[in-house]
Amino acid sequence: MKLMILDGNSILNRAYYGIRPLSTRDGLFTHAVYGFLTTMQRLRDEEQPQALCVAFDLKAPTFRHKADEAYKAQRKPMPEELAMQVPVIKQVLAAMNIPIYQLEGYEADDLIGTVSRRCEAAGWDCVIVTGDKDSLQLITEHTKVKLVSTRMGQTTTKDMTEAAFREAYGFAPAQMVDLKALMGDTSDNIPGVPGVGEKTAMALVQQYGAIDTLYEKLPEIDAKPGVIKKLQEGEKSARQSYFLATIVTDVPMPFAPEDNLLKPYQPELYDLFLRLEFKKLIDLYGLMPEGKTAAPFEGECTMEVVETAERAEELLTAYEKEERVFLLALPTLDGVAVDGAGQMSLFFADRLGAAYMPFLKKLFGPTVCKVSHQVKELMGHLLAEGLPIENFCFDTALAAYLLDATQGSFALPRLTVAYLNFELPEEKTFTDPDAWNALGDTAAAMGAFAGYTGAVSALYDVLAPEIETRHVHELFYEVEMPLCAVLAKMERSGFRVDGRALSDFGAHLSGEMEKLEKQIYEQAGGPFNINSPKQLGEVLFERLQMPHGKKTKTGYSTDADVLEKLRWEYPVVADVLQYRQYAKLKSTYADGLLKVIGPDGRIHTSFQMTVTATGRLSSTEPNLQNIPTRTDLGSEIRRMFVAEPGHVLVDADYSQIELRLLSHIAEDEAMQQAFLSGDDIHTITASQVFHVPLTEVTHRMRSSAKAVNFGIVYGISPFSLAQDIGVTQKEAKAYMERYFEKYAGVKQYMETIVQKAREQGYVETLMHRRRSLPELTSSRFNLRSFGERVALNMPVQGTAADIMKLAMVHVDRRLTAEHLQARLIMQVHDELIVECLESETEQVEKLLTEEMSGVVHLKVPLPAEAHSGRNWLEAKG
DNA sequence: GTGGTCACG
DNA sequence: ACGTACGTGACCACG
Repeated sequence: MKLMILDGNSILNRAYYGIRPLSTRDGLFTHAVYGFLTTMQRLRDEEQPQALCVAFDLKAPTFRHKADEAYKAQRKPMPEELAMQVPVIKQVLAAMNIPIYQLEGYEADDLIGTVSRRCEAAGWDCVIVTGDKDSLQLITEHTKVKLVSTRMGQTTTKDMTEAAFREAYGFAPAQMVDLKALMGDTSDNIPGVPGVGEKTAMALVQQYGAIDTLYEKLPEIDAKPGVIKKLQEGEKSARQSYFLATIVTDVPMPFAPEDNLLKPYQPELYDLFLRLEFKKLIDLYGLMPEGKTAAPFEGECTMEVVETAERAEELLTAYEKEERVFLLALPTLDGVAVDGAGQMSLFFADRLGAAYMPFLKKLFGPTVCKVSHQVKELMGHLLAEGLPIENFCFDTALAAYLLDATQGSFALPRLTVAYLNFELPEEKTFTDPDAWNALGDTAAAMGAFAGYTGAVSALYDVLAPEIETRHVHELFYEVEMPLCAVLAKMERSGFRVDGRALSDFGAHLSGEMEKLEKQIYEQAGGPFNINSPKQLGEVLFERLQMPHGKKTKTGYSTDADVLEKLRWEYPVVADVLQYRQYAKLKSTYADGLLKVIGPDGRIHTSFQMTVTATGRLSSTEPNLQNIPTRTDLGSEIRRMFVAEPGHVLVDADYSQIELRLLSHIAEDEAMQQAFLSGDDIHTITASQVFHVPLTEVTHRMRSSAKAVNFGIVYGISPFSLAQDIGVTQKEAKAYMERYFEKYAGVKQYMETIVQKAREQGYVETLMHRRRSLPELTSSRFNLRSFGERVALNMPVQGTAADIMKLAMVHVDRRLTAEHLQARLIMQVHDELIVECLESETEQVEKLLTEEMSGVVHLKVPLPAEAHSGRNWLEAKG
């Protein structure tokens, strides 16, 4: 029989520092608990013990910080975010029926020592799990220690058996105590013998074993006279240390190994995990809600599969009278579930036959007000079938995103767990096409389909009031919801691409790459994979002995920053940089884009509305928001994005929208004045920072000022600014100080916004889009600093996103109102692209700049500039 | 699946 | 002593 005992504080502590912070929606940090549970699960799988328990230090007023291994002198107090997780893990263990041992006046080590000895006495094997090497003294024939260590986020364990210990230390486990008695341990306040360190102590214990023996033979032992003297003087301390280092193995406590046999979990565990949002663990442990396995609304309403055109008509009429209905459609659009008119109704193409499409046409027309989930995606499917996309009044995914953008996933099952405390079946139960044919479980598919639709309705009840109380009504109903249709149309339109030119460009790149490859191999003294950072690092920094700069977790850094510094001294590096540029252009753009040109000769990106933490859109499959522009060669790619014959592209972008917003939000009058003057902002900044007249600002000065302007928005440090513009850190610091003298409002803002964020726990945009910032309370410097920079940046970047989204809605409306054939086809954060007839060019340019700059009224102008051309490069102006 | 790199605003 | 700018997505190598 085998019992495993965990050092609770030690494992929790390691999980806390080893895993990136996670927190629930209501701000409870959970990563240590999560890490503890996954570690425990792994160890159980590995060891297969019949019994399991956990020991805790009872008061545990202090914790050893990771870094204390090097600086053992002080113990840091337990950070708040860890302290709050201690009661939680105990609650979880209780629900798992895993016994906890803790006793006033004893450390976990002592309890573990006692448990291991009692196990041995009962003829059991014992496995101790801890990160603390102190426990190694407990190793015997029947007790082994699994040492847990976390390196670079990866938790590894090392099995220390009696043999492994001897191998590593060269003496018996019990003599760990003798070792400690000599060398001491500052983290445990064990003095040891002053002047005797690890090396000396190891040698002495290896040779003489116990300190008793050592002191018996002291005068004639084989050691330097100095060491002997220190040992003589330190004998008292050594004896005392021996006592201190000895783990107690006879704590008076009730314990029998068989009390710790594994038992089934309590039903509460499910609720507990729900509250902690441990979805994965729920699946892993196969947990089910107590007494129920399905959504609570089931059974409250009747479900009907609509079979006739008449019945469909009847329901439609009823839907028109409803304030709103809740619906989901299968991705194929072959079926729709509607929660409305007091029941759940399912409509299928193969049941309704010819009546199905007319039904959809009415359902998705203006007379029925619809609530759904991921409305933009549904609209895409509807547009593909030529169906209307009108009167969608609420999207549950979008609403949840608006309330907390940092959630990660806004899939329905995730939201029901977070907001409603219930679990939905797997989505594929009804979205997998096989679910509906003879291969699938049709009844389960219907249940899941209805369940998901019911979830939309239940979520609406929770989310809609929140939208009001959080004051994001306008942002939601006037911006995000109308934007769904705009984006769905843009995705469907796509962007015409000259495939021929793209493929020629790719071929040209291939040729250049081959030449460079040859040259590089010659200079490197042999072929290797230039695309592998690992191999490249070895070649440059080992074989060719170049001085290496930064290091990454896995080896030498070979990024452009590092290589740029070497390029003049080592020609091969210049070739590598060139090769990298070509390789990027070829794989990501030339080849990558060719693969996704549709049969219509156009590329259809997807815009993601619920991804970024700031409110921006993102673009995927392919990403059209990162098409090259900064280099001449790269911007050739833009030449291949073209208008239809007879059409042109009109490209309009905001000028310095973020900096203008900063001046508005920070209420910095000097900066506002700069924008009101209409002169170039970077030149003005340079003139003010460098104390020279506008006319004497050099190119260099302007470009440094520009870097500061940008950096400020990101919460820059002098270090990074120095890196960026190539001056010393001291100079960079001086620039920033002068900048803050001139723009005192900005400085003030940077301080107050962080302060406010700390108090509120979040920051927000002008339209009240919010980002919560649990990072600000972290005890970790890095994480906290990150939070502070985000607090500065998000209101600026996020407000720019709000403004652009509103502008898009207005532009789209006006294009329709003015009966233009023009259509929006692309957005790149501060830039919009419209494709229109040549004859419409002027009207569209005017419309775009008017709508974009007129969408809000700030204390500074918000100009937009438009240009047109046959391709994207030309249209950029 | 993760990390390194690099494309954009 | 620490680590060093915000927000994204795609591709490649490698375990």
